[in-house]
Amino acid sequence: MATIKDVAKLAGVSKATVSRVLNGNERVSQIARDKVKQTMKELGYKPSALAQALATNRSRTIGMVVSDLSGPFFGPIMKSAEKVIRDAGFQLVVTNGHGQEDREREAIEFMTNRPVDALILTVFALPEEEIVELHRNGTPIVLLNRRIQGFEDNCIYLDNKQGGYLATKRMLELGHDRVAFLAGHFTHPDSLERLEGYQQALDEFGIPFRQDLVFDDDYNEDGGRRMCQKLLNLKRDFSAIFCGNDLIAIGARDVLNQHGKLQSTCMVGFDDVTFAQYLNPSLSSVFFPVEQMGERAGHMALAMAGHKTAAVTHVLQPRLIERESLMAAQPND
Amino acid sequence: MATIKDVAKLAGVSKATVSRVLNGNERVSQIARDKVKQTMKELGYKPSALAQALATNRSRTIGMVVSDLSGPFFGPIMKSAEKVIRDAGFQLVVTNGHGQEDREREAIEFMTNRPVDALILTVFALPEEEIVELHRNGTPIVLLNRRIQGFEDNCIYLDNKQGGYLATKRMLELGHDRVAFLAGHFTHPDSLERLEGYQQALDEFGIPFRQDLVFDDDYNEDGGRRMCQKLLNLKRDFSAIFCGNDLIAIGARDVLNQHGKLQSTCMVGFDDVTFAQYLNPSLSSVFFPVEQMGERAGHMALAMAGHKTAAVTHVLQPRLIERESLMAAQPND
DNA sequence: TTGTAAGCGTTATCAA
DNA sequence: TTGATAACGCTTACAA
Repeated sequence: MATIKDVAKLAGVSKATVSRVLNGNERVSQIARDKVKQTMKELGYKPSALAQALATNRSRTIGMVVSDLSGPFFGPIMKSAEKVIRDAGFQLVVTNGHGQEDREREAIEFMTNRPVDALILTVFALPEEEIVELHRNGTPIVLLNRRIQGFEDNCIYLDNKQGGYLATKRMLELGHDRVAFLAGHFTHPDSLERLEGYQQALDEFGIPFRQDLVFDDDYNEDGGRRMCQKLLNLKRDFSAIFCGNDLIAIGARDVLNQHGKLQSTCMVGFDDVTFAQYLNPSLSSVFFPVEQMGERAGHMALAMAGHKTAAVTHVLQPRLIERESLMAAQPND
Repeated sequence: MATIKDVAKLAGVSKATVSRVLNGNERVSQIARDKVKQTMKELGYKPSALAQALATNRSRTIGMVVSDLSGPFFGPIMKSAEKVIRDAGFQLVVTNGHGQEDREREAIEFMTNRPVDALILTVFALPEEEIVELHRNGTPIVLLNRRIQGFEDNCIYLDNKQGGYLATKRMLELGHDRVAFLAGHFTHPDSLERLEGYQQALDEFGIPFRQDLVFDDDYNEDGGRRMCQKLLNLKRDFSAIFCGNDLIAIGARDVLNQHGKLQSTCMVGFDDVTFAQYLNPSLSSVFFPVEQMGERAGHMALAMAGHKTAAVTHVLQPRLIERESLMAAQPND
């Protein structure tokens, strides 16, 4: 690999001059500039990002910690974030936090040792103080899907309450007055906010909230299966189900199907992951603007890393995607 | 951030000594070692991976280029690769090649400037020579889903022919003698290999190959829709369909469903992406061991980066996952 | 406009 | 067993 030294020598100038033409414009004579550019080409010279980082104390790298490197939710977020980050000439480095406190901490440490110019975090387990402190210690942070008091400027999250509201309201409009809610664990703030939306819709329609129609469990298929099973076992009367996310919906459908109730139950999921539309009947869902979130996160991180970018919104708005699962069933089946 | 200098000064030793205890064991007195470790803790000292990389010319970083940062196929590959890489104390850096030649080239350049100690590539568009040359020029390469003559030691790929064979054979066994094949583009070697397997199965059952039952198009839902539509328009007689991947299968199902033929058509997809099991009827598919591929790739890359690891296999074996889509239909419907 | 030289935080060579 | 000191490839005062 050719170094700056080689270029300088061959071009007959000093390293400083080469460095100058490298870093866009400074005061370099046209002759020198041309000569240097020319020799750079000849040698196939590429500056070492490493050496630059060490010298400038900026790595042009943005770190990202997600709870699951695979899966339909984080993929699109990563993808869109990577796009804006790479377009800015920065590099995105992603690592998996697995949603566990110690893994998350380790992942972050791993990144800060590199180091990164900014960090995009989706961590649920890590205590708030650590996050805020990290930021104060000089690693700029963008926090996704989590809101910390007094740290709102660094957070990007969905209006979960609105999501819960939209879903529930639509089902009520369709005449379903007994809407169950199979939520993710209520230890998770998102779940509670979605519950608030659910309640708000009920209030508006003058329908009393019934604790016995609400369950919480894991945010995945098994959680959905368990909750739906409970719902059926308890012989609760219901004609519609609002699910905390699409995976829960899938598990619940499984159980409903076994009981021959899949077609007759109105259902809305949450997130609108790609495969929701491919299910049969297709699953209605609260659309989570994941691409938008990734994009915003990228811009925000770049801004913090000193790269100028547009202003960002911190609260994203969901919207309801209506599909077969919403329309097929009749309230009084 | 505390540097090695700070530690040295406070501990009353030289930088060299600190560096020695840092890099595991060398000849350092117990007293010095303890003292240094102690002060490291006090100062919360973390070595700069950057400076280490510059000095050693090894970054402890593995790069990875995928064709799609989101999507059900690459997610699990990345996830499992990241696990083994991180467990070895290395960092995985992923970027998106978008399956386009120029983007792929750019992505690779981006990584080699960092630099990385090895590169895991899933690139379909980039010419073979460039890949091989890159390797020769000192960036060790692991190539996924692609086999280059004389470069096999660096490649990890699925036995696609076997996959095609298994799927087709099973359908033939079930009595379907008119099996259509909706493939990905035949410019893609994988598609051709799967076709070979398809033909082999036909041969074994003494069933003549019929060109008019074979189509190729994009490896996605739209491709599947188009091909299935053609198949129906041409009034070909068929009772089973083998699809080049699960996305094609989904598109085809869509069309079949519109024609009331979904339940009566035997179908097998390829890849066995997560949602295949959630479709209704659930989709049979040729299982692609993605986790295994990611793992192997990680190990291989680490080995090339000088980190000792176990030997790896280069050819992965598929297996058939039988679900409802295979059993529901009768050959003579 | 250009060059010299110090510095970024490490490792590594060579003496001591 | 230790410590100077020169690298690694680049940036950036400061001087010329």
